[in-house]
Amino acid sequence: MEEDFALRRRAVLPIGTVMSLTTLTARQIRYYENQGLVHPQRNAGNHRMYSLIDVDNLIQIVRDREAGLSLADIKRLRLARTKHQRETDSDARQVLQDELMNSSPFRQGNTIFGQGLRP
DNA sequence: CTTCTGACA
DNA sequence: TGTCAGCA
Repeated sequence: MEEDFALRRRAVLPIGTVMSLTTLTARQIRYYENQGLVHPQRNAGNHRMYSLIDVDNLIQIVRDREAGLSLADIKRLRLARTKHQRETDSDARQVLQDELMNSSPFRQGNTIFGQGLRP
């Protein structure tokens, strides 16, 4: 149910499809890649292949731009978001670590995280 | 036919 | 950003 992440990672969409899915032009999509905002893979023919996650990121960029943010601002958000995720992951590992160290076999469970695309 | 890179009236 | 060239 959540392992679709593996599927969402698969780069199977050519730029043409991404164009219609994001309303962006090929020019803009390639430009954003140069700016490090998306990382499409390349197929045997050197053609860019995008994943659903790439499309989500691009759509988010479109929204941020419509919100008046510059690409520089969006880059900063991308970095801040990544840093926050790392901190969150670290905390998660720490918590798991602690619970494993002094494990009390029968205790209240922990909560799972749901979906979430932060601003 | 679609996409790629590089360049610029 | 658009657009055109010349390839793949």
